Order: sequence, then C-alpha cells, then structure tokens
Amino acid sequence: MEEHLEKLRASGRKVTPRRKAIIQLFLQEQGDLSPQDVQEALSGTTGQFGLPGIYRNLEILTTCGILFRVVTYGGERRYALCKAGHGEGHHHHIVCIACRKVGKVSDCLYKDGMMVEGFRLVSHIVQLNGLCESCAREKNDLSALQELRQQG
Amino acid sequence: MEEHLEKLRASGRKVTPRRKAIIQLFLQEQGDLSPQDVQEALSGTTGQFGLPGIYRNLEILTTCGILFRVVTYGGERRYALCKAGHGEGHHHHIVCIACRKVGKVSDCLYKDGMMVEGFRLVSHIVQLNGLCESCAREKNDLSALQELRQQG
DNA sequence: TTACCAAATGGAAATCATTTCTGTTTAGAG
DNA sequence: CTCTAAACAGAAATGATTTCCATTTGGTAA
Ligand SMILES: [Mn+2]
Ligand SMILES: [Mn+2]
Ligand SMILES: [Zn+2]
Ligand SMILES: [Zn+2]
Repeated sequence: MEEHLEKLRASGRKVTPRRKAIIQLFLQEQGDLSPQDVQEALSGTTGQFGLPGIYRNLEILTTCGILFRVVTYGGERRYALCKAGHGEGHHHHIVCIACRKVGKVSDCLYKDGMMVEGFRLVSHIVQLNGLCESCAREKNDLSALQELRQQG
Repeated sequence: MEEHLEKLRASGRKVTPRRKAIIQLFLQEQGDLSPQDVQEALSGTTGQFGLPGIYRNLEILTTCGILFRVVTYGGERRYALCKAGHGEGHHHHIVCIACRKVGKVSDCLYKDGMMVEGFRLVSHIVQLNGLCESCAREKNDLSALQELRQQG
C-alpha cells in the first residue's frame, strides 16, 4: 500500500481517504473491476461515493501507474492493479476470463520508436486473455466429468 | 470488391446496396472510420442511411472478416478494411496516427491455445499505432524547419 | 498550530454514443 | 413471380460517461 501511495505523491497528487479506499479494494480483489463494481464494493464502507469521483480517480490512479486499464474490444471500462511485483520495466498483462486474475507478461516484440512494417511505432496495445492454471484445471475436470456421463 | 462480397455470401449474409456502399467507402478511404464518419460520407449518396443500420452493418462486416475494429484505450469505435492483400493468416494492424493509413503486421508472439506465463491463451489483442513513412517524413521536415527558424 | 488555497469531492443534470423497437421494404431462393 | 427471412429507417429508450457547481479537505507555509 505505502508503495502505491508513494506513486501518488510522486505525481503531485493528494492522498485522500477515497484513493486509499480504492487502492485497498484493488489490493483485496485479485481481478479487474468496473467503475460500478468499485462503487458497489465501496458503498457503505466510507460513506457515499459518487460515480464521477470514481471515474476521475480510476483515471488518475492509472496515470500514476498504480492501476492499468484492461483493454477490451467492446471498450468496456475495467481497471486492475499493476502489482508491486511487476516492477518498472515495460510489460503487458494477461487476464483470466474465468476468475479475472491478472498476470504480468514481459515478452514483447515492440518498443515505441522502432520501425514496424515501414511505420515508426508511437504506441502499442497488447492485451492477453486466457485461463489461469486453476481455472483451466477446473474446466478440464468438468469436461472430463461430462464425457464420463455421456458414456453412461 | 467482388472478393469482399464473396465473404458476405460465404457467411450467409445478403448483399445489399447499403453494404456495397459501405465497402465501397472503405475501399476509397485509406484509413479507419467511425460510425458517424460513415454516415456523413454516405449521406446523400444513397438516400438516407440510419445510424442503427450502420452500427449493425459495421459489426456484420467485421464478423465476415471484411472489416476489423481498431482497438483504442478509450474504446472509441473505429473500423477499417482488412485489405485483400492481408491474406487469411493470423495478423494484426498498425494505424498511422496522422493520416490513419493501415498496415498489416504479421509478426506475433502469440497463438491462442498456447501457454503464456502459466495461463492458457484464449484470445489476444495487439494494436499498433505509429507514423507511416510519408507522415514521419513530413514531421521530420517540419521539425527541421522549426529548428532552422529558431537559429534565426 | 493555524490559515490558506488548489485539489478533491458528491450529486444533479447534461451529454451523447449505442441499442431497442416497430412497421415497412427487399434480396434471393424456389 | 411469389414468398419469407433478413435488412431497413427512424423514433425512442438506454445507460455509461462527463460536466457543472457548491462544498470540503489535504498539505504547505507562516
Ligand atoms: Mn503491471
Ligand atoms: Mn488485415
Ligand atoms: Zn509492449
Ligand atoms: Zn496475434
């Protein structure tokens, strides 16, 4: 937590109860959350919590590198914690489509500034979706079970 | 064009004047377009053209592999033509942030089904943004010019 | 400790992209 | 040519996100 607050201070932002509550929430959750998820999870905990403030803060925390915005084709807004263990280097993320757990992906072909197919790369988005170990195992167990049943 | 219409037929969709007009538009344009862009470009050309129909058709044409949806952090909706030359193989796209020209990116570390960081990959998004050759040159010329001016 | 002010806040309201609905038209098969 | 599912336009609903504004507050400096 302290480490994340430091990022806030480093970027000239105030440390407020709201922001601490949001970071705390993401530290508890293992996965990504929508602004609505955040509101529901926090309602009651620290009095009311307006959605506009949540949108604002999620974006600010992302700017500070505390959160990252998960990329989806539909553009649905979801954020997750860029964990302390992820370090400072360039990396991307993989999200489990079942339990929403987040993993760090270090391998990347791209570095902004390099040439790609005749273009000078300015920015790049890489977002992976998959099944984490435990969810993959669950899914396998389930399909094995169904197979057994079908055989009678 | 005929090649694109074939994709429509192959997926059991009807070939309508609207769809032809949309494909025609993307063939003329070199870049990506928002639903609004499409409506503006097509208004007048073929009578009225309702936005709901445009949303529907852009999505359908994407399903058929004629268009692809450009990925943005903000989730803004933009589509571009997956050119005939791009072939059938797995590929991604790079878009020029200045002129919106689209290039094909064949190199990709990922193949759905493979293991990545302990996750089984289910899907992946790769979207590059850059400057195409001509726009990069323009930008360089401009900055060179400004440099000269500053030196007096 | 206190005073101060830019930053942060909540809530109401506005915005605006997207979807839903409905009645009409049409592409394409038979 | 006839018929039907698919496609269509337009009006209206929806709902996520933003804007606005009056109030509060964190952090700095006296
Ligand atoms: Mn990270
Ligand atoms: Mn393509
Ligand atoms: Zn990268
Ligand atoms: Zn790929």
